[in-house]
Amino acid sequence: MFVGIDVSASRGFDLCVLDEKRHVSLLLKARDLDTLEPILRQFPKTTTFAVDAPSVPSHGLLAGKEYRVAEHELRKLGITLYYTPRTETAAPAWMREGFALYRLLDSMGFPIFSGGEAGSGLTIEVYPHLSYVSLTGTRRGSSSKLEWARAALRRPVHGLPAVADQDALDAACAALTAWHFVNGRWVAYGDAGEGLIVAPYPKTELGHAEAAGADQLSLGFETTSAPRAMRSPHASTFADRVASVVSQIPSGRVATYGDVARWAGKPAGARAVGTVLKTRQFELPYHRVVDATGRPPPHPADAAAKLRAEGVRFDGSKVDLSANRWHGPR
DNA sequence: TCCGTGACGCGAT
DNA sequence: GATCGCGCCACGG
Repeated sequence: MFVGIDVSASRGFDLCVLDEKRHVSLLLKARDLDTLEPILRQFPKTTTFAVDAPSVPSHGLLAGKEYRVAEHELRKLGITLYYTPRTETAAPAWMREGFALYRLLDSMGFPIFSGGEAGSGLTIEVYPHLSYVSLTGTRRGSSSKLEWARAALRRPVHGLPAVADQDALDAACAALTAWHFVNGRWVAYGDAGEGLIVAPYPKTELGHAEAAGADQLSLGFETTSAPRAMRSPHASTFADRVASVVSQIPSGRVATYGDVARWAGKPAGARAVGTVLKTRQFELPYHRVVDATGRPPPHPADAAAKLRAEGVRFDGSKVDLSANRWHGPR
């Protein structure tokens, strides 16, 4: 059996089970890990799990970089993805949930795959966006992500409900990647000691690369051979993730530019957060983003007054960070 | 492209 | 504390 699990920031876990013939035999959502655990315990020892979340914090193997080798390799291939920090405490809430899930699976006898012999009874880390690219051999193009994912799974996965949402599709994609892994049709990116990201081997007969030619991609191990850069025009951008994070800061709480940068996946991008907030005109509670010393932002002009009205405590002209700091997206 | 800019963070002074 | 220098990274000319 092949179990894919999608870990989402705010929507809990999505789980999809595929049988040997890649037919969906179970598709469900679980609010939290406590809800998920009894379900996980029912799977036989030969089950293979695939989790859409980083398996371990970065080991800092890249000089001057925080994130992992796997993430670096994929970015060189034009695949944008999250940045995993060096420590678990610096990670956003959804990543911490993911780490806890890997630990739980390990304690149940499904250790993380870290190179060597592929096979059942393991847990692999996957990244559905990468798997979709591998499966189709194309970048997303102009269709929505939902349509792109649905199209990529149509042939290889049987019995997927038409109403399946993005999280469910990603869980199914993860399970399908586990199937590829066990059946010898896979590649892995990253450093074996620091966490490998597994994807279906590109251009298999399951892939059915529809759009041959211009959009054809080469995704292999040869990351030094400078493969053609591929940029998805509608991928989740840093600016979008910043907007998402800032929109979630509750009234009466504040976050620093650095906090927002971390939770948007770029721990060193604090300054860029300022650039984004200045440049892009989102409907956002800008006044709740303060600098690392607690100084309210220059815009809106009445930021401090707004914060006081929300009950935020001040120490002189600066926010008392220890009393009012928000601790990240659920 | 490349390069200057800035609603940042951090360690040094 | 305040300020400075430097690294960081998205934007825009």
